[in-house]
Amino acid sequence: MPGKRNDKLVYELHAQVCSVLSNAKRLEIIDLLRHGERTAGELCRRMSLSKANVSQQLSIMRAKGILLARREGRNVFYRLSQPRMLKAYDLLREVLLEKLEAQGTIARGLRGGGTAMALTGEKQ
Amino acid sequence: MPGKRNDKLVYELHAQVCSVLSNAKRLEIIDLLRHGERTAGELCRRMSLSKANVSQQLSIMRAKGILLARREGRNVFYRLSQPRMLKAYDLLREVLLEKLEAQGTIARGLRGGGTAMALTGEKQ
DNA sequence: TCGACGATTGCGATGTTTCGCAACTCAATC
DNA sequence: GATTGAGTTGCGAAACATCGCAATCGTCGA
Repeated sequence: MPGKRNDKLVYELHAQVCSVLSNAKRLEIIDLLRHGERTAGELCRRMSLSKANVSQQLSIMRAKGILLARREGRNVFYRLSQPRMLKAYDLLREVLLEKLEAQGTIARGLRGGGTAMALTGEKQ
Repeated sequence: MPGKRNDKLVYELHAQVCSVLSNAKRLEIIDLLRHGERTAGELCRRMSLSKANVSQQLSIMRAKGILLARREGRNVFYRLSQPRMLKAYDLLREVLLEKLEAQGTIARGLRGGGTAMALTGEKQ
């Protein structure tokens, strides 16, 4: 039964989840948590980002229910609240890579040539 | 080989795709194109949105390579450029609905109660 | 209790997104 | 060629996101 009023709510919530995923740093965090917990500091070091910045990303993700946190001494361990979401993550990435492959973007991107952005079909 | 420089580029492109998906109207458009082409006007009518607004969303999606357009007379038909992406779309939605189910959000949302936003784990 | 370390928070500057409105293009019909 | 119907574009205001900096919290060890 399409067109239910309730649908709009679900689209809205779905969009909110996607908006968490619409940032490269947060995607990298998800990737780093793929196989289990990590502390905030560990994420900072692996991503070469400031504590503050990583902490901000983490708090956004926790607020949207994508991550769970657990304190142990001075460290805070983060983990994915729904590891099943990785399947969607990987699938989307696969589709993306397929398109890039078809367009030869990766090759160009690697050579430090154009911005490679345009090749995804983007305009600026 | 993790941590390659190239990874950052892929995270960035992945994030750009997700940013297209991070809007309820655009998600609804994708859903409406699930089974094939539709004209811009048809999308307007089904979504009860202005032409201008729908056209803006469509142009964003086309620019990012998610949609393809085809003119026929006065009408412009849109379709998904990679229907396979629906799998990722559906999977993410499934995971979302699972969480909502576990939290009883849908029931509350339907009754027009709280904003239901908080129930996704969101803060404001 | 103090210092140090891991992590979080508040704030402000800067950039990006959203959306209505009005103006416009493009193709068909009269 | 004027009109109409389908779509698109440009612009500006409001809302939102990003990120560095400095201040702060929480826990541990000396």
